[in-house]
Amino acid sequence: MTPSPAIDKRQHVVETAYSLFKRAGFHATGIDRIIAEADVAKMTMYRHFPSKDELIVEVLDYRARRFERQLDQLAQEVATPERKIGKIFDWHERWFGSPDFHGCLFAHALAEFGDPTHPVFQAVIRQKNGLKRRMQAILEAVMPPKQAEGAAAALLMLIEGATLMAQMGEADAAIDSARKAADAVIASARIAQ
Amino acid sequence: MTPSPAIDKRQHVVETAYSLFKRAGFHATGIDRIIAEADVAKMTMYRHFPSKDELIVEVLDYRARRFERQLDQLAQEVATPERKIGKIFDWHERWFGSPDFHGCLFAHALAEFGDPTHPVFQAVIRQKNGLKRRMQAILEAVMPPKQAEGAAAALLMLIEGATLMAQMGEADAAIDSARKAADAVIASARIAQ
DNA sequence: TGAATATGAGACAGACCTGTCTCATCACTG
DNA sequence: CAGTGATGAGACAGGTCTGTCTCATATTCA
Repeated sequence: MTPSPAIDKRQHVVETAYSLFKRAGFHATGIDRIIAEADVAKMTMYRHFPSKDELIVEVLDYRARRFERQLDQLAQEVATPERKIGKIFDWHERWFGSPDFHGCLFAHALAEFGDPTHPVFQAVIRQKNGLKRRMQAILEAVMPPKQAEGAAAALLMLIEGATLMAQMGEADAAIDSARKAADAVIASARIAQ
Repeated sequence: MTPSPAIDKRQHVVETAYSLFKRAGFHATGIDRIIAEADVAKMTMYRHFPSKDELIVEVLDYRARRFERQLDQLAQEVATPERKIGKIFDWHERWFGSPDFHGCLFAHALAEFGDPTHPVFQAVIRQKNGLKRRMQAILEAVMPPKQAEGAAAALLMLIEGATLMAQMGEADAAIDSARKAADAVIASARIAQ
């Protein structure tokens, strides 16, 4: 039915848009720039995505799927909840140190699309909930659901805050303090049951 | 020398721009929109601010000064470090619950101006450093500087993360978990000395 | 070969953007 | 009153934005 080149072009547009959105933001990145960088005709893009907003949602969902796949992979590699959470922090530490780290694309999307009813806003909610839910599931192995939920929320906040600090040029101090704080939070939640 | 009406107009533009930037973002808010809302001529604005970017910096610095004034006020009202930090969380709890809460303007600015050499980026750095420095100074009353710095970084991350969660509609859970995590972090840093 | 589909290239519309310029008007001060 | 500086109103330039449209050109499959 659908020829394979179509899928390739579509994905290529998504990935090109991702790297541009990441560097320059959403509003500041024009369609013309995206199609020029992707070396694709404007109509090719608009045939795959009805509007720029829907392209943005697709980019976010694509990155969220990729992130969750990596997260689930990491969780399988070690046994204890502490080490599973540690793996998540390891992942962020590598991310912060990568050459083209520009902060969290989802947080940036939230900054530019503040309307809660906007599809982009909701795509961000999905991603953050996905991360929180995964951490909560990990923690429920060693604490009651209520404590696990609170602790997962705290870990999520630490991660988001660390990502912000990392973007401000304090990557090393951020991940270090976040790790220590995460240990304290988990230990505290374990005792509180 | 300088007639008083000039200062009033200027400040009025800053405050109008603030409320628009907060709701719609920086790139999405045009000059025409700002001057229409402020009921001011375009030249009046451009006589006070050479460019939109400099207006943005002025808005951020204005809000940062206001925030730090409130912070210093709160710190004087109670005695112990724990209660001073608690006051900061109280402040954020009220903020999250205010009718036109739209997340952190500084974090949003970082999302839209990702270039570290950009004046807007640097204005954000100033504000976040100001908050962190204040919390660090508070904590140094009960722990060594090294521990205080790490704990202040963790508290800053919790606050930034909580602000993000609050914008996603989880204000109550966010402030609650952040408070518990902050207690755990401070207690842990106190023991570690 | 023929037909269907995907793509390329670019003109085009209509709106919006930042920033400049001119000229009239207002308010205050000496 | 005369003069000075701040402001209002809006035209204007030059650029960019999203999204639509047309027509020519592959590519693929029957």
